[in-house]
Amino acid sequence: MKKKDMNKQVKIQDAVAAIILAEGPAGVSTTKVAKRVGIAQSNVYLYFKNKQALIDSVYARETNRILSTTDLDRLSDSTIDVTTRIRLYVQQVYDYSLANPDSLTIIQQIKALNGQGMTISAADADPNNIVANLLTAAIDAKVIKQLPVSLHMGVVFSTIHTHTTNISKGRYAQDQYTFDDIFQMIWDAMKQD
Amino acid sequence: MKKKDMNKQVKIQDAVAAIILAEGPAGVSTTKVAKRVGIAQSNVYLYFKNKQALIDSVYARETNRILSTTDLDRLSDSTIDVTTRIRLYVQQVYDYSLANPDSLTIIQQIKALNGQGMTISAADADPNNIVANLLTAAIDAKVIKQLPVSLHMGVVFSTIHTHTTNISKGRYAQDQYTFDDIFQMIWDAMKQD
Amino acid sequence: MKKKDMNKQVKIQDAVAAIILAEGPAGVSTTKVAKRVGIAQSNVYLYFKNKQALIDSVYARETNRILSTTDLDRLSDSTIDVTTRIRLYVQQVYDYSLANPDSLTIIQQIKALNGQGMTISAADADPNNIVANLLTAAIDAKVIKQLPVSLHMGVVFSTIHTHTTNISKGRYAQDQYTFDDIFQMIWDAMKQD
Amino acid sequence: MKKKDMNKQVKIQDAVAAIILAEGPAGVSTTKVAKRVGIAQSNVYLYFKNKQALIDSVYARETNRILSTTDLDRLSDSTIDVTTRIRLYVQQVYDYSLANPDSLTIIQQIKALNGQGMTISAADADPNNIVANLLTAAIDAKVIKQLPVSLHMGVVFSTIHTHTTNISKGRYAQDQYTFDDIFQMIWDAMKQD
DNA sequence: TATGAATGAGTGTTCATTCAT
DNA sequence: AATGAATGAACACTCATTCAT
Repeated sequence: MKKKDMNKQVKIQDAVAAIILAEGPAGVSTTKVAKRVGIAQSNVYLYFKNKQALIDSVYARETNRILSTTDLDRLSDSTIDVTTRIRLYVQQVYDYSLANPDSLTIIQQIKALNGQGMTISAADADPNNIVANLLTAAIDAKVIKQLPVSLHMGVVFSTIHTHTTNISKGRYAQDQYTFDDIFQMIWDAMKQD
Repeated sequence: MKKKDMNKQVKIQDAVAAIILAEGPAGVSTTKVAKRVGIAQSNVYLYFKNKQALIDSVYARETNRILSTTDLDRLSDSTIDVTTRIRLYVQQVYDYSLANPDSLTIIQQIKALNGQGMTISAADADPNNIVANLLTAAIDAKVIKQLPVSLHMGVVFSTIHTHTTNISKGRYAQDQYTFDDIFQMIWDAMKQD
Repeated sequence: MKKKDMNKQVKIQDAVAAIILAEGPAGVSTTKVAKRVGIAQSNVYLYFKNKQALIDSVYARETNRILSTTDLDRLSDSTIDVTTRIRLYVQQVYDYSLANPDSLTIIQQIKALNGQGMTISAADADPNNIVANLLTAAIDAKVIKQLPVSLHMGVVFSTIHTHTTNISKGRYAQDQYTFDDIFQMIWDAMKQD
Repeated sequence: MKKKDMNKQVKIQDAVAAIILAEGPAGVSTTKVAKRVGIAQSNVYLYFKNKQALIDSVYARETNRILSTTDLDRLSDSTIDVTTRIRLYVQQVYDYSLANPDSLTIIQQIKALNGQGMTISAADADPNNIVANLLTAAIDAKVIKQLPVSLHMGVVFSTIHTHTTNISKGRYAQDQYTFDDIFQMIWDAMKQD
């Protein structure tokens, strides 16, 4: 009960996220969600067309959260050096992931749930995606390797997710590795030469 | 259809794998599995104690497949240079993953399904694990970065998985990138200096 | 068909009771219960948490029925002679059992179903139990035999149950034996000297 | 493994009895029985036509056990006083029940399982029944009350069963009450005047 | 906006029984 | 005499979804 003004829609999404983290994505049911929120089961359908729409909305919410904590303007500011912008991007994902260690997990879980079918705003498929554009530009400028954008993004996502999951599961302390340690690995993977 | 001598047990596991790939892990039900194999639903329980045991067995089968195509002797042969052995390991995972593009996906899906709890033969937790030992040795020898083994393994797994998934989904042709291209990225991420 | 105002909960309990009488307690299944009531099987779970809760509720209902037709105040009224009160108690059980010949059967069946474990409000285990108190007092006053309360209650229960079952199965007519005939047997068994 | 020569048929019946005592009559399944005996499930059908036949045979076995430890000759020996013979009968049931505290429980459980339908060799329905004859004679001779035989038998059965169950459940020690104590209650219930 | 009642399809699992070997 | 494989029916229970109020 952090926020008082939280509306039901958000509470429902929170419940879904909590269940995904606690029981995996297969554990999500309207029954459990409603129970957690403290509303009638049928009430879920007032806010979401059906279960899929609910889960999609949680997915969208989490991905948008990352974007909203991201300084998109600077990422697309071509007056800034590409390398700097990439580092900035990684830093932002890193900071976000440390602050919200479950967020990436939720995203990944929902992706897994939907099997092959899901491509909701998949990074390099979305032409509007600023990050994809940034990386494509970096590839063209031969700053990073001549490899698919998805590989570059995968390294960023995977490394940070593994790292923050390790921390949140207590496998090691947060201060045992600095951002620079982690970034070094990511950047070495990406950079050309 | 080379499945002639296949016994039911294997057919059932195949059906599970196929469903996981088609619908995600949450789509697996004994009903669907049985229908796919062409047996009565209750028959599944002749071969597997319960659904979890079935899924676990599929998970184990896929992980063992990798191991069985892996030359463990050479990976643990200390007369061979550590760097060479790591390259050998990556090459083996790469070859396997290209030949069995779904295998890593299945493994990842089952992991996701089981939520937080799963650590079945988790790489750096298993003291007997040869790869973990190899990487640990490489870390000690300062050949690869002073980072958790899980980060190193994550880069290998994630990069190869993303790459072979891209290929099997037709996002680009297999010959568009060589093993060396992919290995370069992985090795740059891992190696010290 | 006097069941007009009956709500579903009660209808379901009635169905369970009817099945127990017709097929024994092992014959109770949610499917059969629902079919008898004319609702969907899943509907049973709207009214009862699970099957055990349903059966327990039927048990509780039958035992409460006896209590509610019993004049507890007089049974515990110490201004009344103990012997009189015991006779009153037996009379009440007798009247109830004649009016509801299946009730004791249901109670006994459910007890049997649950195996050894059941002691729900078991007579001489429940300190609040008024009848147990009455009998204990009678034992202390040497009015009835120096034997366990459960033996005294067993004679009452068993004799009346056998008798009313005989009647309801048409083995003999109700007026063939008076209450006094039956009570004589019970009281002879119980009384001291 | 008391007896070495025990044949399977008997072992299977033993398993059924054990399950009834442990889980109640509803817990009996061919699967569990076979597992307990250490044979294949289908093997049960080599010895018993079906499950009902198996359970009936256990019922018959237990009732026959009582009879076989009973000195039927003396019970029907008309040179012996009726009162003496009844006491003898009660004593025999008592001894048997103390030695085999589960036997009466099993009989009662199986009766309950089958619901209304069961009348397998019900005491006073069986014209050959020696005990019924004895009691009928006693009624005619006005030695015991002018009440249905089933009431007389019920008092015997119920009182002894309650008593021995109390003992085997540790509610009190066996030597706390003598046979005479118990018999007194039973005989007072039965005897005329 | 909110609810509770309702339902049919689905879940995993166990069962009694049969049959070829 | 014994088995393992097979099956269809049943089981308790959960689900997503709808609808009248």
